[in-house]
Amino acid sequence: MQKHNGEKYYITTPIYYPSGNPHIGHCYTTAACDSIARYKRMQGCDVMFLTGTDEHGQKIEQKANEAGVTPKAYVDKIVEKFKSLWQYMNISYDRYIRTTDDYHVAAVQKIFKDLYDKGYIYKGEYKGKYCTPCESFWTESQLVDGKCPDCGRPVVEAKEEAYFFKMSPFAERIEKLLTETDYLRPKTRALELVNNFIKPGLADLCVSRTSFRWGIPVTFDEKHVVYVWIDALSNYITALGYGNDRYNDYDTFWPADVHMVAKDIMRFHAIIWPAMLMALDLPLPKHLAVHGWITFDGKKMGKSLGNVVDPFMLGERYGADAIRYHILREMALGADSSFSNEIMINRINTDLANGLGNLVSRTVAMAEKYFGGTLPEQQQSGDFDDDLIAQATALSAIVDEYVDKTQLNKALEAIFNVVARANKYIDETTPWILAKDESSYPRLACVLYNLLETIRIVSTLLSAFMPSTMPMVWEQIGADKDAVAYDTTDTFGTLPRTVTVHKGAIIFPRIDVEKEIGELNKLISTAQTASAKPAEKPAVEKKASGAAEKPEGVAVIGIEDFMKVRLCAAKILACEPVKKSRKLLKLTLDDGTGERTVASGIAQYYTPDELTGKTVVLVSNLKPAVLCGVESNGMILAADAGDDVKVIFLEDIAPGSLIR
RNA sequence: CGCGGAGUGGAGCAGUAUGGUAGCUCGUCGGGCUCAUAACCCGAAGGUCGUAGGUUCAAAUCCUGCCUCCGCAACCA
Repeated sequence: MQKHNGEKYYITTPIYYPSGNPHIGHCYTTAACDSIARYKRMQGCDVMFLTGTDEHGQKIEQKANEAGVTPKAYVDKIVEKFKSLWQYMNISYDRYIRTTDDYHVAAVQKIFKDLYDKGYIYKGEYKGKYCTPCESFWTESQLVDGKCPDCGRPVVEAKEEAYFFKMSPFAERIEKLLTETDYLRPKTRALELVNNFIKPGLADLCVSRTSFRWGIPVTFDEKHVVYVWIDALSNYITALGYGNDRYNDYDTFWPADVHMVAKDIMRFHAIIWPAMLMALDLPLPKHLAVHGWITFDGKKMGKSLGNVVDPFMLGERYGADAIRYHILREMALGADSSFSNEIMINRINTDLANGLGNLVSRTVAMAEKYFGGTLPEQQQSGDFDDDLIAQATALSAIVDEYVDKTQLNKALEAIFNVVARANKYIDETTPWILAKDESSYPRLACVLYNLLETIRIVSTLLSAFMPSTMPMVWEQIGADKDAVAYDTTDTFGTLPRTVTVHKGAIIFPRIDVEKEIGELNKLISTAQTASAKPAEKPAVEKKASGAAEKPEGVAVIGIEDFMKVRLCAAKILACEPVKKSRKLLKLTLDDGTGERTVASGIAQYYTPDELTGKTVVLVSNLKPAVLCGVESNGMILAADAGDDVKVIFLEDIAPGSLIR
């Protein structure tokens, strides 16, 4: 057992991107951090637990436009949802940072200027390519055959001035950080990072934009706003007061003990963030804990599923603590973890209802039944006691270690091993037999006392993970506040020998698996058909990837806009896969006027044979693009049918026929 | 040959740096118990550890080839 009197502990979640509502992926990261924060507080640490939202950027600007509100109003609304979810999930954050907070804005401006003055930020320009439709610049290395990697259209040779952050001076130190220290957890991906991003040479990073306005202005060059990296990452220090007067905790809490992130933003936290800190000459955080994504029934969370696994809905059905327990217990540090209704319900039933809940229930019931609720003074120890006591009192040390390693699933596993041990102890000692003979009452009392003590220890340690239900356990076993202090978890004897129990409601009710799954499935199908709601990202804060996302609301267009699109029937003459690509098929089409080549990303859904000879709908006036080395002149229409894609086929229509 | 990860009883996973009885959870089957939320406890069945070779007295574990899946990077016109 560790005791940390007043030792500082700083843990962060990423700041989430509020372009959509929070989902279970956000819950995982946040619940994990919360559990660690609570555990550390219990140990006596002075904890700072930070979470927040990253509110700038083009995507927010766009969505706000589509919704017809200001960006700030747009994010205000979503931030409220995040905050209410955290309240619902009992997240005990100490501070919530919004990158639109004025102190953060000022601090970022200061940091930017500081890096500029130090020579790490310089003004340059993209000689490179600008994709007009995407309004994005791309570096040479990002381009695919010289085209926009996002949309594949030709990019124009555009010059735009921008500020760059020099990364190369830090390459060697970062490589060492990743390969020689335990900064990165788990370390398995260090090699991948080094090979992909450091060995080829760390490219300088574009850290300003002029193509949108919703960001923090660069003070000495008002045309520019600070791009995501410096804006978002620096939240970890500005929230402590670095570069601002709002807070005064930087000296106390920096460097952070743990940044916890999902794997999609690992790269930024593993490379860019350390580089920034090195440039600022600040200490590096101690650990970066990277977890995987929550997948749903084997599929990545997203699209309509984001709604189904709505944390509020799950919490309502099973309780916030059950959800917390399930995701924390199921998720191993590095890997993805599947979230299916069945797994979750089984987990809740087996561990919480059958294991812990039933243990409390049967113990308390026996104390009431045999002793009227209050144990007698006379108690006698016996066989099996030592082993139970040994395991229970050794538990906190084990949990400490796993928490420090951010392996919460292992910590919970260890705790529930003791729960199982206690249940076994009941069978070994057979209290119901002891209760038949008055002479064995002292032994019976001791058995019950040992069980209550074990429950006390287990529930105390668990209270960091399941903060709202454990007090109900304490109530039932007659433990007062002092009895559930962390300091008492490595010894027996804290509860008074003559403790009085109070049987109460069932803490974790058992769930009827079949009935429940049926109901959930019903909800799923309702959600899938009814929901026009947008996709949620499978994990946290995905903004930097530039991945395309469906807009929240679809803009209304006039007929004149629609008529700009020229659709016609076209017959597929030939079809072949594009080597070097998993998704693309190269189609040779007869559009009525001649042949043209179109690349289409449907290789996973159709074989060339299935397509050849069919007539499809062609968008014929689309600007040509080169995809994976194939020049594509147009696109063919297909429907997203859930996970499947169905090309729209025409029958008995001559190639070239116009479609309106 | 872009980089990396993974293939272990029905399901999900550990074990693989230091070769030597293949372990855990859930599920299944049988038994026990009755204090308890049809919960708890015990036992059993079930795996030639992706595949083909190699090294070795001995390989899930080391080496080589191959197959499959996944992630990153890319291409979803």
